[in-house]
Formats: sequence, C-alpha cells, structure tokens
Amino acid sequence: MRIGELAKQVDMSTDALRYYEQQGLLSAPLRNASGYRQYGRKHMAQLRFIRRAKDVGFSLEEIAELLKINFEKEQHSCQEVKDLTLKKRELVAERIAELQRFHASLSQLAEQCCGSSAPAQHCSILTALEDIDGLTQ
Amino acid sequence: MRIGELAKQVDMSTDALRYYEQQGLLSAPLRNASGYRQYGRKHMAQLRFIRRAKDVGFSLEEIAELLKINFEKEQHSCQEVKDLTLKKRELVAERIAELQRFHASLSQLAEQCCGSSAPAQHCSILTALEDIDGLTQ
DNA sequence: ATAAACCTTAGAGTTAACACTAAGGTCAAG
DNA sequence: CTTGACCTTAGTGTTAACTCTAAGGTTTAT
Repeated sequence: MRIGELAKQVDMSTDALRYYEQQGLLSAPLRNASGYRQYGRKHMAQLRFIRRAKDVGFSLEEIAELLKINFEKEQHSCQEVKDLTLKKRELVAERIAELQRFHASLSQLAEQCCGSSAPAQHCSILTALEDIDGLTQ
Repeated sequence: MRIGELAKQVDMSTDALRYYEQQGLLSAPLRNASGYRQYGRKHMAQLRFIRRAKDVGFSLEEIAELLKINFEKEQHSCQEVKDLTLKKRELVAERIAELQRFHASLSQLAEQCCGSSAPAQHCSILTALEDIDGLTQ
C-alpha cells in the first residue's frame, strides 16, 4: 500500500503521515525500488491508535510516549499509563475551569448590556472594561 | 513615564508594550529628544482595558476591535459590542464542550485501568486505544 | 569618567500540527 | 508516447502572543 492509499483508508493527509513518521509516531516503512513508501497492516494499526488517542485529547507528544509504552509493554506498568491519563485529565480540567471563568464573565457583561442599536456612548460592557470595578469579583 | 516604568506599573513586559503598539492596541506615544517613548495616563488606561479584556478571554485581535469601538463610540452601537461578547461566549462554550468530552473519555479510560505496578501487558487503556471498540460511544 | 541600568531597532525563535510549494521522478492508461 | 495521477525531498508558511538576541545609544549614580 502506498501513502496515498493508506491516507485515504485512515482519512488523514499524506502530509500528516510523513509528519508522523518524522516525529517518530509512525514506523518508517520499507521503500520500493523507486523510493516509494510501502505500508502494511502494522502502520494502519499505529495510525488508528494515533487517531483514537487524539480523539481523547492527547497531544502528539503524549501519543508518542503512549506508543512507546505500547511497543515495549514489558518495560512499563499499568500505573505509568494510568498516571499519564490522569495527568492529562487534570490539565484538561484546569483548562475547562479557566474557560468557565471566561464564560461566566462574558455572561455577566452581556447580561448588563442593553444591546440597543443606539450609539454605544454609555455601553456597560465598554465601561466595565474601562473601570477598575467593572466586573464583580 | 518611560516604558520600563509603565511596564512595572501595569505588570507587563516592555516587550509586550512595544508589541501592543505595533499591533495597534496601544497608542504610539511621543518620544523625547533621544527617541525614548514617553507615556501618560492615557496609555495606562489603555493597558488596563487590555488587561481586563484579556482576563475575560478576548484575544488581542478582538481587543483591538473593542478598543476601536471604544475610541469612536458614536459610530457604534451597544448591540455591536454585545454581539461581540455573545459570539465570544459561544466560542468559549464550544471549546468547553470539546474539553468536557476529552475529560469524560479520559475518566472512563482511567476508571477501567487497574493502575498496578505490574507490567502493562494487558493494560486496558492501551487496549482501548488499539481496539476499534475501545471506548464506549 | 565609568559602570549599571535603561532605552532603541530589526529580526529570529517559541509551540502545535500540520498545509503548501517547488522541482523533480514514476507509473498506468489510452 | 504522452498525459495525468501519484510519489519524493527540502523548505517555507500558518496562528498567537509574545520572548529573546544583537548591536548599539542614553541616563544616572558614584
């Protein structure tokens, strides 16, 4: 299977596959006489792993780590994998919390604003951003 | 007031201030005889506006738009400002939803994993990432 | 008078995850 | 035998919001 075919199978771009190979996420395949990459089942499995790990929120760097562990399972423990998962979940939770603060502040700003089509001379949102005590703590 | 002093007052870096000026977020100040920037109250007010808008989640590009509206209030309506705010809130909400899906998936993975310090031969997390039906829909 | 601390500009580097481009070689069909 | 679809590499561009570097001029304190 050449790169275009594999890319179609897994619904990724050929650029992405070469990039993953360069980043050490996808095994370097054998080449045919004219230098074309020749892929097999193994590579498709790797790409599906990458896809699923991405869908769960892991970055490529984290996925590389997971793939390495998966490749040499005997050298690693379940605990290690679980820790990676929990650490990631923690980061995600922190980001969610930050965004929820943004959301709350934006809601408050929008709520206070009349939203009229008249000139914004006394717009409460602009005032809030100007004033020191614009937003309730 | 020179740039270092102003930067200290608002707790930003001098690099950031020059960057904001270059991006049109901070008015270009007068220069003294030797070319040093000379700031006044106006600039501090602009920076506080930027700070607060950032704290609420607006990007610099969005802040530039808000500052422009704020500068020429008569030409713009409350509705315009409110729309920007609501649009931003919508984007934030979408991002939160995505992260919450990540969080749920990661929780599910972690929950299934024994987390033992034994070799990860049959780690349920790795299995889930390998298998097609690893994660519950 | 000189050292430390400050200022200037232009431009490169950072992070993530690719997309895009150029310049060229290969392969299958008609 | 040539056209079009495919492949190769190397290198640049993208976005955000700065940070860092180099190479130099200024100010302040001693």
